Amino acid sequence: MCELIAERGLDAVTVARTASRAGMSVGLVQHYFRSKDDMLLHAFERVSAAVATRVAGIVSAGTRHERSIAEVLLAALAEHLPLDEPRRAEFRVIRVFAGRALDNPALAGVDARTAAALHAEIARAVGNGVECGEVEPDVDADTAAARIAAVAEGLATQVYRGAHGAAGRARAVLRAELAAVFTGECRQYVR
Amino acid sequence: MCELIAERGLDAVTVARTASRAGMSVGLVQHYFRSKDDMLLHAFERVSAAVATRVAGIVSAGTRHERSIAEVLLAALAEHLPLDEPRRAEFRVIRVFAGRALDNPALAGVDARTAAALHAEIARAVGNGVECGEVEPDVDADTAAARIAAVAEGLATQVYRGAHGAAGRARAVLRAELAAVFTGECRQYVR
DNA sequence: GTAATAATCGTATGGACATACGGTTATCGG
DNA sequence: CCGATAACCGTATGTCCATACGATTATTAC
Repeated sequence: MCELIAERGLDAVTVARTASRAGMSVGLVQHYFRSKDDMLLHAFERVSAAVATRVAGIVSAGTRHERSIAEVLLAALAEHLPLDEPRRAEFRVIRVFAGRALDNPALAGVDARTAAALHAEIARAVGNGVECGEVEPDVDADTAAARIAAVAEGLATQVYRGAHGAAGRARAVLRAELAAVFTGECRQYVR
Repeated sequence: MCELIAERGLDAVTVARTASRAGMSVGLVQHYFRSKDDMLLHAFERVSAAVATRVAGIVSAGTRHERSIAEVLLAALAEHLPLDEPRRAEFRVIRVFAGRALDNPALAGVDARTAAALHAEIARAVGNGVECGEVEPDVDADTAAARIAAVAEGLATQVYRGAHGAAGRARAVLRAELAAVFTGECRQYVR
């Protein structure tokens, strides 16, 4: 069904089409989901969780290889950028839902929780950076995290829109933004 | 009709409801718009133009009062933040359309043009900053503009979502971001 | 003043869709 | 083996909506 959303948008998502695309009957879809809204909500949760899982994987891999926090964070945030087709499709799905979330409390909840989780993860990274010397001690983790999250989100939009040169410079902008916070060398690993 | 979108979302927008809300008949709406899509497109153009106009006003007022470029830019970007109810409503409308733009080329065009115009305006401001000494000469205007636009957009999302503390710190984050680019004092006005 | 054009209305039609429902087949615990 | 529960199907129903259409009233142009 995410396929369907990515290809033709939420309006094209009818229970019947979704069923047919999944090779099942309308009745079976109804067996699993109380209502269409329910189905949509599950889809949003699924796709949000999918990217969160991938990001978590990147973080743990980076940590294992003893990369600096800034490097790991860069990789994690770049994962959100719609730089190739699968990620563009995923981005489209998430944004379509985000648009719908504006007048659907259930979807808005998922959106808010996902964003809060990302914010928390970034803030934690900044906090750890302070511990290990990559970040100046007077930096406020929440403020820095808000700023970094904002840039990442805004860049993703620009890249998706195909703004002139956006895809080419997105990674550099992200790196510059992180460099403004992670100004020191890592002395010890506190993760 | 933007009222209607802001209150109940795009799904609630039917030609009949829109007509009734505007105190006219279905037939009259049809007289002015070839189709519902046409009506929606006009609405998106109207609301996009409205915020662009307000921003232009802020810029020209700031210029008249001989404020620094960074100050004017801060005011212009803060205008996009959904910090009060009218702006929240407007934000909702624009984002709802942006969501729809993902599978509607006509809406996507409006979105892209609006974003490009904002980017160009910021880039011009940075360029002027170089001329007048507020910005280091080696700063690339397009990259700086992308970064600033990304932060502004991301912050707006955070504020709207009601992320913890987002509304309170948004302006400060914006100011910090601008301070990273506009590092010098203005020596002459080249606008 | 009259012809043409714009503004305005109300209704009808046909299509699409979510959901309800009654039924059938498979799975499995006891 | 058998009762229950889950998996699964197809159709029917009622609603909602965009658009078409024909009619009526204002406005303007000549």
